[in-house]
Amino acid sequence: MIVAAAIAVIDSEGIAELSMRAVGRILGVDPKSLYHHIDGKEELLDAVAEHLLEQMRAIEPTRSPERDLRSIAAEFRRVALAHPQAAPLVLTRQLASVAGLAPIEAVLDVLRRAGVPDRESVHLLRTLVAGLIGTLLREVSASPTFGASDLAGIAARESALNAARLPNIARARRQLARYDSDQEFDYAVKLMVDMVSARAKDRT
Amino acid sequence: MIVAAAIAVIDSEGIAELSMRAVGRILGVDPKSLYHHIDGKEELLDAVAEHLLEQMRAIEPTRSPERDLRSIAAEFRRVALAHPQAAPLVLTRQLASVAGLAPIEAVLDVLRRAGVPDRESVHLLRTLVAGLIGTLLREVSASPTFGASDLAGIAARESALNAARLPNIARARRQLARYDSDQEFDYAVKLMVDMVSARAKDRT
DNA sequence: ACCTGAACACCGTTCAAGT
DNA sequence: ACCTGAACACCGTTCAAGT
Repeated sequence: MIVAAAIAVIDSEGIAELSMRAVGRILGVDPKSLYHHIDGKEELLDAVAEHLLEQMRAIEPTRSPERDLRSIAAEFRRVALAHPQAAPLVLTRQLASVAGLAPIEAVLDVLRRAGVPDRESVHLLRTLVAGLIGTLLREVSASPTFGASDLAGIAARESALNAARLPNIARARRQLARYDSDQEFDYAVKLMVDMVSARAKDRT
Repeated sequence: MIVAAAIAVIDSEGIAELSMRAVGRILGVDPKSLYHHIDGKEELLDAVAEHLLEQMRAIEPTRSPERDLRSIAAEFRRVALAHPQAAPLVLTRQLASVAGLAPIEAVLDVLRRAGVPDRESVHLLRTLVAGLIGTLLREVSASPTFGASDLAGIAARESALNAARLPNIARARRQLARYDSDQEFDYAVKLMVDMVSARAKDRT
């Protein structure tokens, strides 16, 4: 209830506008009453992140570890972007709960089936997760440094990049000025999954 | 001056305690006076991130693109962790300035020397940067999910992981419970750099 | 050009008193 | 068990009036 109200505030006003008072307003309740049900704002933010992560569905394992890892990545992205304004919460809050562990369990399962030893698999897992989080954080903050996706933005960005007078940036300005989220995500995931599976094969 | 005061506040009190009033207090000035020199709190946060990023030193290129990329990664980490409490700013703020572009220029330069075509190099750059940012964000938030580094923390974490009753997590609990920042960073960077350079060689 | 008192519209949170 | 008035110690920011 409180978590749902918090998500409603985030969806409509943005995460910066989330306050105990705003949540109380939505529920038609005195904000102080919330403290009878939740410990404070920090707890509320964790609860929101956890609730969103719980939406992750298990993937059905196939014969292909690469395909499975890509499916997990896609599902993680789906959940993280389901409420774009809340995504930084899902991506940066450190959760000790089972919800936070589910995707980790899923990746470890794929790696074990692929024959990666535990010690190696935790390192690979961490590298993969870091890459996913970095990629998704960039995606939700619509980073100017990493390129716009609308035409006017692309043009503006391109000339700004030229103005910096850095030769390699000038050379690559067309590519730097645009950012296609789906395409970039697929590229990064493919690269990282291939890297992980090359490692897995090394150890077999 | 204002930026230096803001960094002093962040270093001693943490980023959550940074306020216009706290900066004014350090400078012995009315917080409202700050608005004559800076546009507001958001601008101040950008200015702090930018000032910290400016500390990046150029690396001297060698014959080895792999070594150069690792040097750039190490330098980025040094700068990001120079003020650990300010790291999230450096890692998540989107900067349009030249300071933000310097590391990008450096990576592109290495990739160009290695013979990677522009279109490919921007994708590789983005994947690499995302992996670095994800890795460093985890490092500074001392993520419980990703393991502690002190002995008591490791033991506590290990039994918590066991309690989750997820078989693969239980199997890998020893590796999951500990997190050695230096080692994890080196592992992730080596993996990502090798992945990038394998791509580079494909295209030559 | 710079500073600031008064002021506005907010925050998170505690606690004693109420039902 | 739950709610809330009064209260505290904060925020960012504007603007008119001062030097």
